[in-house]
Amino acid sequence: MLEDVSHHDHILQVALERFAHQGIAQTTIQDVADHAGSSKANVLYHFRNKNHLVDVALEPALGALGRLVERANDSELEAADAREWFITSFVDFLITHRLATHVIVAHPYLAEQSESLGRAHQLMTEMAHMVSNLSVGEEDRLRFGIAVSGATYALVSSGILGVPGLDDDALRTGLRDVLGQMLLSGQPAAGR
Amino acid sequence: MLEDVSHHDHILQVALERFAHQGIAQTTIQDVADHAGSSKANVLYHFRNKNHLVDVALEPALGALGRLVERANDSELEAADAREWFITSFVDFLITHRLATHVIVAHPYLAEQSESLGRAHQLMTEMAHMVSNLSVGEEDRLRFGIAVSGATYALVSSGILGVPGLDDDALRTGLRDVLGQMLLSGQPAAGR
DNA sequence: GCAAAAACTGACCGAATGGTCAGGATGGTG
DNA sequence: CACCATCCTGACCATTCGGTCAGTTTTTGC
Repeated sequence: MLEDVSHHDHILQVALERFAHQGIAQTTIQDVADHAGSSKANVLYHFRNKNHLVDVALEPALGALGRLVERANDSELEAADAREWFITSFVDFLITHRLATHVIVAHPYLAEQSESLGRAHQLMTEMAHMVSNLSVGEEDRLRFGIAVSGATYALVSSGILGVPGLDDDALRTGLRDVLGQMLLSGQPAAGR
Repeated sequence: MLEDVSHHDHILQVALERFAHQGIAQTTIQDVADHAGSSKANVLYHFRNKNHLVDVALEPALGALGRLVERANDSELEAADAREWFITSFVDFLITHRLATHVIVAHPYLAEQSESLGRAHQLMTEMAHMVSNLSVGEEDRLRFGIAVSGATYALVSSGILGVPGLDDDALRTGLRDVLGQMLLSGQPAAGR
């Protein structure tokens, strides 16, 4: 495998994979170093400490999520096409930043210890709150919660609930369809 | 507060709460002991080791889940009322064993280290596989994955996605309604 | 009331792990 | 070549945490 990426970035990539695969707490710096073909001390040369490694690894996803939330705040989501835009964007985000999303979702209680995890959860909450405000009923909110967290979770941990690993394209269209049915139309009958 | 429960059971309850609240890895035996008003050595007197503590704490939930899956296997779920029974039972399970479900769902990668977590994930997978076999289409499977994992997840981590904490009854009916809409009505029953 | 069993404790140990440090390679630049 | 900055490493340290143990207190059965 040829590497035209810097060791720095390679370590980051490996770290993200390890975090997603076995959790942050279970991933030691030594483990990251081994999988990156480096030494523990070198990982700590590139990144101040383990927390910093987590932060930098999640950075791109955090940026994208932040922009998504910001834009969703701007464009009022009451219009149907705006909601459709949101769903498409959100699914795109999920698929593009699959690993990072996994890490974020799988570590709710590390939010206080990690700068980026805290920010990520804050953004997720904000997003949920924003969109769920569209529907006033408890049941609507519940449906939104189920749809979004379910999509996130089903995508991310294809293991736990046996959702088969689809390729990205099938997943993208599938998620968009299902989410659309769940969220856009009041009744499942409407639309498609 | 009066205690007519044994210290043994009290430690178990506290442990389950701590595991659900801050994760297994972040919960030290000392932490459990403190919250239970006991000593670390005493916790280890009642339970061989930390893994054993996890196992015993999850035992009731595991039993219930096992019975649920077993019965679902027996009664063929093609009939509409059987599916409705399943949804009701599943929602009941989720609410009754809220904390345990949280622990199970939040620790996908500890499944290999813990007897009970492994078994739990196996059961969840089996259940998902079983029910999702009813619908052959990829999209149907995806919908099931989203609905079930979403319900589980939204229920369990009411924090992360801002689903407001409803009382048990509202939650029960709400979940049953939403899951019903997602799973039962949308698709033609048998055949396909 | 007493002896045995059960419950409980503080002190201690070993392994794992995050993090530091002094110094060694490596590569570019004058 | 000499100098210097960047990159990298093994050895080491401090802490945390799971788990053990010898011994003390409490409960139980007679």
